[in-house]
Amino acid sequence: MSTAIDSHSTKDWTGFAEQQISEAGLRHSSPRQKVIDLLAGQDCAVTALEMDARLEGVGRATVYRAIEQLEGLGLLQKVDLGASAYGYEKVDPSGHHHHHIVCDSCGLVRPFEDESMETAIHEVRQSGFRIKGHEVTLHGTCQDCA
Amino acid sequence: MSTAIDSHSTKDWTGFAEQQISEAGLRHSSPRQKVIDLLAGQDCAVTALEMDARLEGVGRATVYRAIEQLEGLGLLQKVDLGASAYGYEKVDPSGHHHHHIVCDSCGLVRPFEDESMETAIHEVRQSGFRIKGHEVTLHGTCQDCA
DNA sequence: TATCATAATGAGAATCGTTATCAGTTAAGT
DNA sequence: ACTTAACTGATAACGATTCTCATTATGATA
Ligand SMILES: [Mn+2]
Ligand SMILES: [Mn+2]
Ligand SMILES: [Zn+2]
Ligand SMILES: [Zn+2]
Repeated sequence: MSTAIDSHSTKDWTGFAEQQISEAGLRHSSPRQKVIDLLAGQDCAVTALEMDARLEGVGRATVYRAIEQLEGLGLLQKVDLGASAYGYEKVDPSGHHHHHIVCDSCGLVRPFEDESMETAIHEVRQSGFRIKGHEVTLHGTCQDCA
Repeated sequence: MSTAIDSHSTKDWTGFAEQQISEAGLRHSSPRQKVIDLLAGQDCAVTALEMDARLEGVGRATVYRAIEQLEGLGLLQKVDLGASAYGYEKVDPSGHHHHHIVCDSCGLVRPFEDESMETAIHEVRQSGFRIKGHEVTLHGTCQDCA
């Protein structure tokens, strides 16, 4: 079942991304498409350098540029995993998302979801601020490191 | 009143930090003490390079080393403010803490607290993980940027 | 107080992730 | 086909962090 959901959501995101790219006046290009395809097939955060390494024939600058553009269009989310580099993961147009729990001892990252936590966060108000999103990271120790 | 609370908590943290440093088998030194004092007088995150700039006669390497040690002793917390460098802020031994809301357009950072959000987060369970802490960042637009 | 082991230091080199340059290429509207 | 501007990869530049190393300072011990 996870397969069906993933491939569905992946297809949606890819199409949505291509559409947004086009509407933003950007052109279609093979290198950037490769970046999009890589991100579409990933369910959690990937590093810019990881993308560069995996994408044969795509310049590093192009990877960073694509990330910048996709992030600017709200299609990509930057996540801090405590490591030396940021990770990037696609933002589902449906608004559905997850957060991360990381093992401070080995660096293992695992995505998680919690409905009542989401509710509590959505109820937070801050005067003088229009809240548009949030980021949560749980820290702890994984089974292997315990 | 904010003054009284701050100076009290600041004093507590400084003393606690010095004690922990000592118990860890580390020696007392003037440069590291300056780092501790700077952090004690700060209620929200400061950058390593900011500390270095403000501390006359303290080498940059020493600042980074002090941060590493204090963080290792659980006296300091690294926070991601979306900028190019991490910020560091003292961790109150009482467990009392705050989180941050940042304006994605101008970078303004404001600390906030929310009790029911804290409760919801503390109720989160993840199998195979012993959760020891959490980090929350709210994103949005501040009044000036709206 | 003199000795000693070693923690701690600052200057600077090295590394890492990211951003800026730039000359050449390519997509797409006319 | 022509034209314009987006797009590209190689590579230089950059800021933040870590590493190296020769020297100094701390604090326990004799
Ligand atoms: Mn959420
Ligand atoms: Mn909290
Ligand atoms: Zn994720
Ligand atoms: Zn803060």
